[in-house]
Amino acid sequence: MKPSIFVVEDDPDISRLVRHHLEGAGFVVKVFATGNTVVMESERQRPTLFILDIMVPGRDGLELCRQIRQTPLLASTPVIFLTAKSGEADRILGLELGADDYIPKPFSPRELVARVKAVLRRFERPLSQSPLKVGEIEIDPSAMTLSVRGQLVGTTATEFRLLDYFARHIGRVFTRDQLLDSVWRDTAYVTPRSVDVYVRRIREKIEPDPESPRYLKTVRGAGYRFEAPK
Amino acid sequence: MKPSIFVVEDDPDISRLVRHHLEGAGFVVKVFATGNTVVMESERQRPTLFILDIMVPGRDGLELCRQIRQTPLLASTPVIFLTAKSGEADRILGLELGADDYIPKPFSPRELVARVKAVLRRFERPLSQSPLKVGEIEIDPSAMTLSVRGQLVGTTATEFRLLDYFARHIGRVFTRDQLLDSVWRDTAYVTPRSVDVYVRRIREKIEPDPESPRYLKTVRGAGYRFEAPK
DNA sequence: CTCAAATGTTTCAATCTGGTTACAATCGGG
DNA sequence: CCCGATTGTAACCAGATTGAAACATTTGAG
Repeated sequence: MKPSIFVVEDDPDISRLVRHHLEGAGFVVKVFATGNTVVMESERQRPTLFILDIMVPGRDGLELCRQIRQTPLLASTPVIFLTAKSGEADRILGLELGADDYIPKPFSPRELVARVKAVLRRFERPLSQSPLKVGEIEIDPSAMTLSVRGQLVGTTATEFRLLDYFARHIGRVFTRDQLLDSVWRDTAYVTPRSVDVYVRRIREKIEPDPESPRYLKTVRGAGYRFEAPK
Repeated sequence: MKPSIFVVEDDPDISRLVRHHLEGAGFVVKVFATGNTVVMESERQRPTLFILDIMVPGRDGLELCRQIRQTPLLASTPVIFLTAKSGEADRILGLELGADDYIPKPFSPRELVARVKAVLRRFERPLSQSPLKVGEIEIDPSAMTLSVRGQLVGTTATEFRLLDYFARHIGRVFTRDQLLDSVWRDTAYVTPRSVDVYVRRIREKIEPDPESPRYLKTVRGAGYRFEAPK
């Protein structure tokens, strides 16, 4: 799932610029020219991050930020300010607002993207880190390694994420769509049947006999389930 | 063990801001509104770093710094000042006080975190850091020398830091962004792909055959991992 | 037993990612 | 101030990965 960014900015030149570069970096961008409907929309759509111009008509950016912070659903969403004069920075900082960064105008596209990414990285729930052992399978996320019966086995990034997800939810059945939601980065145009292909690839790597799987079982009509063999 | 930071700052708006962002960056933060109990507490808890507002009631920040410097247990703990006027900077840094950096208000969260990290990096016992041997590679940080198969090999500063970082975290996968965060000096906006270039330069120096690396492995879709060859 | 639905398997084009090189900008010593 | 070293970027290329499609096989309801 691509991160989505809500941008509140009245100057169309700037918002166009911001949108263009953030989209180029793989984000989904939604621009609001005024602050009026932002909070309402946000509660429904839950953006990953806000970028607010300090001065926007309809509602002051600072006020908007405060409102975001006071809305339970949005309180923990990171906020980045766009500021024109550095003098304004005082106000931001003086006013406790809990913005996570600010970007002074004018800014370079690269700086914009880098800062957004940096803030998101801070907020990203870190991936599972502890190594995991199931049967004869060992998964070490921090090294991104997989051992099967003592042998190191290479995996692609997607294979690894999917296997790790399964192994951390032993015994639970997941539909293909659930797996796409939780494991795939950008689910937009992925067919559920692609999961089948990855299940096959994983089975080839972990199952002694891929034809009769002992770990990654098919649950006909539902999806797949990962089991610890007896 | 997370580094712990003692912040002496009477303005609650600012101290909240500082705490929030430093905690977000993975530090343990303790805030003091006055300088009165700081030294005593510090002798027991041994913070990794101090951040002092120049003007704090109860005890002047400068005075506090001087006291820290004269306390044997704390003398080598880095100190960063928060200053309002940039004019004060010279005095703090240059003269008697032995502060290690200052952050002029207003500051951006990013700058705050970047400076703290930079100072900590400088203080990471650069001298006592032990030489390191991995396979046929020997790294001596105190001399900044690299030997490969008994031969001294020249490196640039950045190459050396990156290699050293890898060699001290054997087996772990690092994304390009993580490497930029931990190894690069100024938190400027460097393209993640620059890491690739340095990896190549390091490989040329340490790998018998840079085409099929035995130490510095690529982890497709994730980043790089340094291994001790078997 | 039959058949439709579900899943397995293989293939392959498009896309993505990393490798590599060349080079411009910057730094630092003399 | 100049020059070589270092740093970081851009551009291009090769190869790996991804995911859809096509076809095969299995399952189980009736």
